Amino acid sequence: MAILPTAVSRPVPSLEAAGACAACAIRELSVCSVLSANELTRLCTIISTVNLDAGRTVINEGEPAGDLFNVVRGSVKLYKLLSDGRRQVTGFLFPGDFLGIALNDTYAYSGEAIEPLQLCRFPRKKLETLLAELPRLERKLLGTTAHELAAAQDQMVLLGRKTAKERVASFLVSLSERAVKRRRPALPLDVPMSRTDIADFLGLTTETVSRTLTQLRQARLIATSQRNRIDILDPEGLMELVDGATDH
Amino acid sequence: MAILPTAVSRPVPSLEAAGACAACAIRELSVCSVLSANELTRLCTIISTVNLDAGRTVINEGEPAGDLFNVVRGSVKLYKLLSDGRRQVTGFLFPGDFLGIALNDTYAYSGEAIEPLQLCRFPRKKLETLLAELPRLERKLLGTTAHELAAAQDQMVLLGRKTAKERVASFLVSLSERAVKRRRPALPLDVPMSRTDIADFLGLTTETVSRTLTQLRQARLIATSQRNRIDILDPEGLMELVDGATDH
DNA sequence: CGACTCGTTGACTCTCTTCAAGGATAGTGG
DNA sequence: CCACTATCCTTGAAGAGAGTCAACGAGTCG
Repeated sequence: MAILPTAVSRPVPSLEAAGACAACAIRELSVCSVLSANELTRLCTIISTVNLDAGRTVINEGEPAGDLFNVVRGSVKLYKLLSDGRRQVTGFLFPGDFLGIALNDTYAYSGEAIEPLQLCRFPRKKLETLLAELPRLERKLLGTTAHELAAAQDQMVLLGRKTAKERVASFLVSLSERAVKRRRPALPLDVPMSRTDIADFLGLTTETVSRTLTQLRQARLIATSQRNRIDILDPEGLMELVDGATDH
Repeated sequence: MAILPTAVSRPVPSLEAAGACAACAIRELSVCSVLSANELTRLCTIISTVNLDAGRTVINEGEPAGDLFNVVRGSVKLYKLLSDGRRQVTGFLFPGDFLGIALNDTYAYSGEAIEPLQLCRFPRKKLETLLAELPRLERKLLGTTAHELAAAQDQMVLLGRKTAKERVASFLVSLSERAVKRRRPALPLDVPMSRTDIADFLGLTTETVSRTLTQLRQARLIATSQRNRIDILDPEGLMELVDGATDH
């Protein structure tokens, strides 16, 4: 955690006391993990659940930032557009990830469901009020934001200085690490996003992504058994392509 | 500001009461701007001033994050390295900017003085303690971090999707905007960093940066009167290159 | 003055893009 | 169950934008 890396002590929550939030499958992965049972109960009063089909927009760059969200199920791509349509995907979100922190009153980027999506919605005004009374949550948000910033800086290194092969390898390793953090099976790796999304995330074209995956397959580093699944056959070999200095 | 865009009310500081911090020339530009006179006095007890020559290292990626800093005078480049020496500059800091927020106990990137540098140093442990008692400061740090994150996302768009000409134009416009925010003369634009630094920031080579500046000069968009100075002759023309609507 | 660094320019190379086509996959409706 | 279609993915050939290698000029410092 950012300025305060020391662990934030959290009272053990008694599940019965916290309503729907107590049963939340991704609570321990989310910002809510720092809350006590009592605090969780309070937070629980302002939230609502949202379900979206794949391809639906969650938030839109430039529009008023009325809500913030926790991803409960599914995945989201975040992106920014240039006026001529060029797109840069700035990140992917998975269950437990937080969405919607805005600098001013408008969203700074767009978000779209990749798979069928379940979200936990926090009305911003209500969350702001509550935040003043939940310093642990505010501190956790600072940590989350600092974490996102660090990830963004790693991505700058990737976009500014890495080759296509290094970018694709970095992407696969990073997906794999996130799957582990979410306690999901790391193999076969779940790759819900399209080649276009991956290309727009890595600053490449779909063709280059496809060709590079073929290269990695021919080098026996990966295998593609089924659609949206990639097997990492040689994690160390892939890691070597990621190149040193970036830590995860 | 991030979750709480509404202005944070701040008692008018009485300059006499706050010691050295009260006379700080960049206080209003920095995170300290949210503090009352009393709070400023408290913060003042833990800080010290550091002076560094150009080229000296402020922080080093991977080393224990013992201190945080405010830039008082001069400028800093932040960067990350790949193991083979490739470098990505992730940002430049100017007076008022804050430096050193770390995810864990080590710095996530390196920082080096571009010009002779004056810093205000906060020992991290002491700042952490104080932070618990200064919620306004903590909230301000969240805002600062969210702002850096937004800048990082803009940079991702630049690195992933913009042409060399658009990158250089974006860089100049961004420098100009920051000069205005710091109440400094926007013309001629002060460009303290080397071509190598600019190239490593924009994901290009020094040669490409140089050639692109020549292009912009030949197009009468800019003029280079003296070293480390660039005149923007046609702000609108430059602006048009930033978002990629009409280029080439 | 000479050595050094930094910035500019030129010629050539190369990685990735662009343009084009074909193949795989999933969903739809008869 | 199988065409029919749309979309996604893959592969090939050609092209372009930026990189590499190299040389030179300008300013700086001992």
